Amino acid sequence: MSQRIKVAAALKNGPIGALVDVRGWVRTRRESKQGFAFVELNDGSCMANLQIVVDQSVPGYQQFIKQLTTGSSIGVIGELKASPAKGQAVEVHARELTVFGTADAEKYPLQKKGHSFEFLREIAHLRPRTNTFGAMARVRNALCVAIHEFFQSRGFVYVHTPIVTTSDCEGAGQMFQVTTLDLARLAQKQAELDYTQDFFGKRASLTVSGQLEAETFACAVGDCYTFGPTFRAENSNTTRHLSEFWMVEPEMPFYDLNDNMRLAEDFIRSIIKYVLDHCADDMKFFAERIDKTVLETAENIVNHDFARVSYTEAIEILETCGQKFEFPVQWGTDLQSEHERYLAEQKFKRPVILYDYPRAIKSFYMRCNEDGKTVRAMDVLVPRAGEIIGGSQREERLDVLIERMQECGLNPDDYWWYLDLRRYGTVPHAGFGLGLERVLLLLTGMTNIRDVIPYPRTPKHAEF
RNA sequence: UCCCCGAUAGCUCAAUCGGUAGAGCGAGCGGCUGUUAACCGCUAGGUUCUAGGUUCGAGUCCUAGUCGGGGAGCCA
Repeated sequence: MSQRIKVAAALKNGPIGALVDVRGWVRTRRESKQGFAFVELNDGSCMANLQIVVDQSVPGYQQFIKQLTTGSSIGVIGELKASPAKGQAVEVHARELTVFGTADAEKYPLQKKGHSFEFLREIAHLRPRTNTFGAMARVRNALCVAIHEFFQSRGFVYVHTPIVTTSDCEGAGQMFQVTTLDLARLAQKQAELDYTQDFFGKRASLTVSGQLEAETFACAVGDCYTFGPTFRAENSNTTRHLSEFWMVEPEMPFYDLNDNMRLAEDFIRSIIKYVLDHCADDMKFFAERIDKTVLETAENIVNHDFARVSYTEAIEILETCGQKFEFPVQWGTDLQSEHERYLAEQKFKRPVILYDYPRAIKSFYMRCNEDGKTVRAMDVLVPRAGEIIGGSQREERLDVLIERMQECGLNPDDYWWYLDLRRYGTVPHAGFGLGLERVLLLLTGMTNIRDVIPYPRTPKHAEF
């Protein structure tokens, strides 16, 4: 009787001498005219391939051996043995081999060679079969597990905030509209859109943040977090932006900004450590093939405190550092990419938390400081990926919040339910948003955010 | 959306001053080998992104467009 096992299991502590059943896709075949062949089998369970030794005595050898091209799928039943040659500890000596599906070597796009990421993006349905994207899938998975473990172990409640929203006013950028109206027909008629006839009876969009809804749960069940897809219809064409990305948003009652910063720091450190501990082979691959510094960077984050400076202090540092910037440094304006990069990559060489930003450049819901000029906002900046966290202590005072809404040109009536949190049992609270893909940039050393998500959505791109 | 760069074989790229289109890898075939990004030989493979223009002659120069990459802004 054969035992079906994954390649990862076979390589790790496979039962030497046992008859195993392994299935997957052929990476390469090295054929000998002497009547045997070596086949590298990969099933995605780990980075490494399992070497299959196929002798011509295996039934059907002459028929199947030429079909074992890169990309073909096979099942092998054979004995797991210690390998006599260098390069692998174990190998499988085939007794039976089944070809599930062939892959025409002249047409199959993935070759036995390196491909550019630009090319692989055009065949995103096949790129998970490559080393880089297989590793990415496993690291991304581990990171998501780490996120849940972190919060669950601290008693946070996982809350599903809505994807579709009718609060047209979340304020965090352009939104994708959701409609069942027949736009093509309405365009011909050139009629005014009547949203009362639309599916939800009013204008609806995809969420740009689950924060406001998360706050309602934080003010009920306590510490909680949302983790899901987020949509921004900005016309951003950069290596750091996606139209559809995944965001983690914890929200905690009775937290002030310092508690928030401490949690953010523990959180990042913890999830990175988890990936280092659980994806050693994949991380080693990124270190060897993508960016030599990734392990160093990750360990540096795990082992050192983040720098913390107020916005005002950061401005002083930038003004006096002697570095020449393309854009001027000035109190009251947002920091430019080059400024943030200087702070994280040159000045501190580790993650930096900036806090207490000018109120004029931040959102209405951030708590106003007593100085009247700043709000209790924070951004976590890291080398390479830039801003991976944005958060704040929330304004819990009803009158101040209403005033701020008006200052920001928003109509408080639209936020009646959000304001109710301040009307009934208001509490100080805080939270932040973490961009999952930006953590992956930081972790893996990949430089384009389109290569850390399975199917990237960016302006003009929603293939597959 | 703005700025810069690019598009040549399946992939990655080369082609001098404007003068008959090349390599490596991949693929096929053969050789060799307990091989392992194997190695050696041979073969096939091209509307040089599209449409105009300049020229005796355009991969190369000009104009427009399409697509791609990088940077900026917006942010996570």
